[in-house]
Formats: sequence, C-alpha cells, structure tokens
Amino acid sequence: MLRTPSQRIEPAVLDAVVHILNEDGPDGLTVRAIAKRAKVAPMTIYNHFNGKNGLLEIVWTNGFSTLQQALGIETSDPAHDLIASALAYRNFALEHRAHYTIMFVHHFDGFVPSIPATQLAAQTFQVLVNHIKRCQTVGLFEGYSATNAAQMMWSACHGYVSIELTSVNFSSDHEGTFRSLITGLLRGLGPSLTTP
Amino acid sequence: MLRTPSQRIEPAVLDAVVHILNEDGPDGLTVRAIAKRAKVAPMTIYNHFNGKNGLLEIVWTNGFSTLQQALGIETSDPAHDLIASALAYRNFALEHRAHYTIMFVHHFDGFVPSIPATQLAAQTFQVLVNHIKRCQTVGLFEGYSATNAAQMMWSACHGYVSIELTSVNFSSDHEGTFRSLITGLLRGLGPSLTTP
DNA sequence: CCCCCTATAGAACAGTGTTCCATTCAAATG
DNA sequence: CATTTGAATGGAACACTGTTCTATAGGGGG
Repeated sequence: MLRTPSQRIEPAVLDAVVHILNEDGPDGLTVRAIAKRAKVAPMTIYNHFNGKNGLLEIVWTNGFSTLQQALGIETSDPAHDLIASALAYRNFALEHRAHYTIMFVHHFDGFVPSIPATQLAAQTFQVLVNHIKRCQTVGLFEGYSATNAAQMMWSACHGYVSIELTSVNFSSDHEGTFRSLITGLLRGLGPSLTTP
Repeated sequence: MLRTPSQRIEPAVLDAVVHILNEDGPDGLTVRAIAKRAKVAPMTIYNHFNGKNGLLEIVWTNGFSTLQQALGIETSDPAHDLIASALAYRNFALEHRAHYTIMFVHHFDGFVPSIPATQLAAQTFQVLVNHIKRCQTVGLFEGYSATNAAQMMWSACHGYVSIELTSVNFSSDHEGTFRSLITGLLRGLGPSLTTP
C-alpha cells in the first residue's frame, strides 16, 4: 500500500473520527475503522496520537477551544449576551455532534481527559460565569452566586441539548422550546419578584 | 462448583449488576464480572436474561417503574407537586445511580431498549406532562404546550443531575442549587409577567 | 431411588485496544 | 543525483470483550 505523507496524516485521522462518529455513532469508533477510513495503518494512530485515548483527547481539546470561542460574545447588553451564548452552545452541539458527543455525552472506556484538557474545560465554564457576573451588574441573578447561577444555566442547556441529540425530545419546535427554556430561566432567576 | 438454586439466580445477578456499576462504573460491567460477583456461571446470564442486553433491559425497566412511582405525587397544590416531583427525580438518581446510569447516562454498545421498554419510558414522561397540565389549571405555564413545558422541566432536571453524577458540578450546595434551578424555572415559565 | 432438567466448566469464535516485528518507502541530507 | 535516515507499513501476537456450543454433573420431583 502507498504511504501517507506525514503532513496529511493528522487531519485525515481527525476527519475520520468525526465522520465515523457522525455516521455510525460511538460503537463504530474503533482504531481499525478509523485507520481504514483515513487510509492509514492502525499503528499510525499509536505513533501520532498516543492511541485511541490520545486521539479522543485531541478532539476533546479542539472541541472546547471552538466552544469557548463561540461562547465569547460581548455587546453592551449582558442579558442578550447570555442568551446568545446559550443559543451558541446549542448550535455548537448541533454543528459539531461528534465533538459534543466526546465532550459531554458518551463515556469511552478508559478515556480520562488529562489535567490540562480538564482545565480547558473549566476555562470554558468560566466564560459562562463571566456572563452571569456581567448580568449581575444590571440587577439580574440577585442573591445567587455567579458559579451557582452559571451551573443552573449550563444544566438547562446541557440537559436540553443532550436529550435533543439522543432524539428523545418529545417537543415540537426544538429551537423554540430551547429559547423558551433559556429566556424563562433567565426571567425566573432574574430580578427578585416581589410582586404585590 | 456448587450449583445456585434457580430462585436465587435472578436477584443475585441483578444485584451484582447494580453493585459493579456503583463500584467500578460502566467499564467494569462485563458478563464475566457479573457472573463472578453473583457466584454464577457466565452461561446463566444467557439462559436467564438473553445476554447482557437482556440484563440491561430488566434494570432499565425496573428503573422506570420505580421512577414513575416516585414522580406520582398528588396533593391539592399542583405547583408543589411539580417541585416535589423534580426533587424526587434527583433523589432517584442519587439513590439508584446504577439504574439512572443505564436509563439516561451511559450508552452501552449495542443496547437498544425494546419497544415496550421505550413505551414505559414514555409513560414516565407523561407523568410529568400531567403535572404541568394540573399546573395550567391554576394559571401556570400559560402559553406553553404541556409537552414543551414538560420537556423544559425535564431538561433542567436531567441536565443538572447528570452533571452532578459525573462530578463536574462546580456549584456548592448541590441540593440548594438544584432547588433554585427548579423554582426559578417554575417562576420564569409561570404567570406571564406583564410587569408595568 | 432414579430420572430429568439445568446450572456448570471449558473451549472456541470474532471483535476490541495495544504492542512488537521486520520490511520498505518517503524525505532530507551530502 | 545518490545515500542515509526516519517513519509508515502489514502482519502476527497478547489479553480482553460478548457470545455460542459442548459435555459433564449436580439438585429437585415423580
């Protein structure tokens, strides 16, 4: 068989991972299948990526980098930015199913992200915390710690999206219901409603 | 080796599944490990449960039965019942980690719940929809379809709980934050706030 | 007491991640 | 352009996995 030039190996393999994950799901993601799809020898995955787990870690890291950028929205309206970030979170999941699956949905046997990779994930969460803090300067989320409020927002986003991805979403109008969830939660956690 | 009396096989095996899942996680749940823990021959799992998938399906079904009962709370206060159900959902997850993992968190290679099992899951969701409908009789969730509102509530619950179970919860006071999430969402989706 | 049902141990199969091997080709150097 | 060197290759091998098949042997009912 012809050899694959070094420079083309990495993108070819990463591409294969994404495609297999999108087409066959996590079950189909085997080292031999990846190698076949990328037209590469199985050994290459050990020489270049430190095995299957190393490969997963690269996708994980790339995913969090992309997500972190997508969430970094900053206009003059903090509440708008928070909602826009939530929508961006869902869009990221829909557009990068494979990445989202590795990052949040499927546990792969024996895959434990490294400490730097975990720190990157924590940084991404911090972007959300900053959105909350900015919201608090205009009177939203009063009485909640920014971390706890961010945890709530993320829980809602992650819960909805992960259910949507595994297609057990009973709702009609997936985007509309997600929007209602986020805006509703923002309203409910927003100004303290001492309505008379 | 001594033989295991037929009547004691089923509970012993199901017990082994739960214990292994709680102690070693999904990675450790192998047919041979289950058989060893239950002091039973591996073949028994095929004779009695139709293989590993059949075993998973029984745990799945038992889990949804338990959850459905736990969510069936009915007092004279619909809003209270909805909140109580959400808390019961979280308690179920914490007290039956193994079941919750199989039902909602971990995808096991090749495990697809049967149609009756899926219907049972849908029935469980319907309990939540009924809570919403009762809430709507007292003016809550105006303008939302009951299914969509239920989807939002479930998303929040599932998102928070699944994150808590995988121990990437950044919040202090796990129960308190969950309570805030649920009550906040209920308030935000509650009466239409045409505040002047 | 004896017979039949069934739980048992064990081998076997294909598939998994992973490691080691000699071979052979692509790329960089002289 | 020729030569060396690094690396990608195919293939065998290892310990696992779920699963099937076999012969064996033990326990409960007639």
